[in-house]
Amino acid sequence: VSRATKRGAAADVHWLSPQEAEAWQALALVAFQLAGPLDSQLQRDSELTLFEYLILSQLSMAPGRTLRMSELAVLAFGSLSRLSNVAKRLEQRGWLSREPDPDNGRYTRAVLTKAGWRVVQDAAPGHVEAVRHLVIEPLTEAQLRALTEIGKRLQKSIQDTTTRAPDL
Amino acid sequence: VSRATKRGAAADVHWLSPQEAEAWQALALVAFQLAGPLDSQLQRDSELTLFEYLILSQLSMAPGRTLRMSELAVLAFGSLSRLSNVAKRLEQRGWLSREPDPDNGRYTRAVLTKAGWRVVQDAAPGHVEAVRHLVIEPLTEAQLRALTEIGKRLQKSIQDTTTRAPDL
DNA sequence: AAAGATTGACGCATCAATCTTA
DNA sequence: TAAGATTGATGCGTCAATCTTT
Repeated sequence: VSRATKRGAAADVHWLSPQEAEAWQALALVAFQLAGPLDSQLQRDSELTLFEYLILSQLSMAPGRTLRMSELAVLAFGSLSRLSNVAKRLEQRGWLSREPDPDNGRYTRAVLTKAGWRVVQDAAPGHVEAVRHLVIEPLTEAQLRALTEIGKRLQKSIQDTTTRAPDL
Repeated sequence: VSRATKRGAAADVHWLSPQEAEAWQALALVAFQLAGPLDSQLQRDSELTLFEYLILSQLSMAPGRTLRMSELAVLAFGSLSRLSNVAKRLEQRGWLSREPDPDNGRYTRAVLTKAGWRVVQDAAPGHVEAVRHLVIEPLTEAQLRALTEIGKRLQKSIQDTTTRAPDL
């Protein structure tokens, strides 16, 4: 992609076709509106943000209920610094603890506490039900399969854009 | 959905099947990670947040470059109060102006200024290119068509959940 | 009474800078 | 020198309360 087109006049731009625009609009709706309802449900029923829930949930499924901070950040779809800030609060609430990895001191291991385990167990049913109602039930099996493949494709492009110094 | 299952024991819960979980994971990745790169691109190249861009962009396409605040909020995928807060800042930057609707005083009309128009024109090429690279190019035409239909289905469930007092 | 809109306080995300270990 | 992690300031989103117009 040349710099000329990047900041160029409108004539140079490869605008979206009607079909492309329609698909993007459909995806944007989902991408920008899906988190809201899930967040609300968790806030209301479990006093958790969606991000906090994802952190606790991932830990609860990990071997030894333990994960490195950097691994956990990826699994919870957040940055390491965001996780670090939230982990401090969760630690204060007594739901996780952090310790330096004994094998390699620059890693930090996040461990779900017993109290944290109970919190996830209690929150999970309502969250799963919300997910089922919001995204599983409205779609056919074929659409779910298509969605899985689409997600995998997009995962690559998003990963590439965020990892390598994003040039666009 | 009975209250019993909502806060019930784990045994009552309709957990996601492996296929459902895979589809949800794929969608979650997109839903939670797509905004970031688009926001970064706009911040870096145009000093705009994604939400600000969507506001200006929708206005630029509207007849008379004018929309009611409540209509604009829906088109930009945000709440009315969020829009109201951001509109104040955009007004201070001289990119939009607000006026009471002469026909019906409880509506407020947001109007894109000449300066605002120039800002969108300048930001649009880079944003479209980012969208194309992130979501259009990685997908086949069939996937784009499937995505459009999936988005429409989910739009309904999301709408229903956020409109009517969300019970889950 | 209800719809449209606004406000401001509070809480969280982001970003750059920093620190530590390897 | 680089990877992993943390920190704190700044800015924005959320939410409840409020105001106006119909």
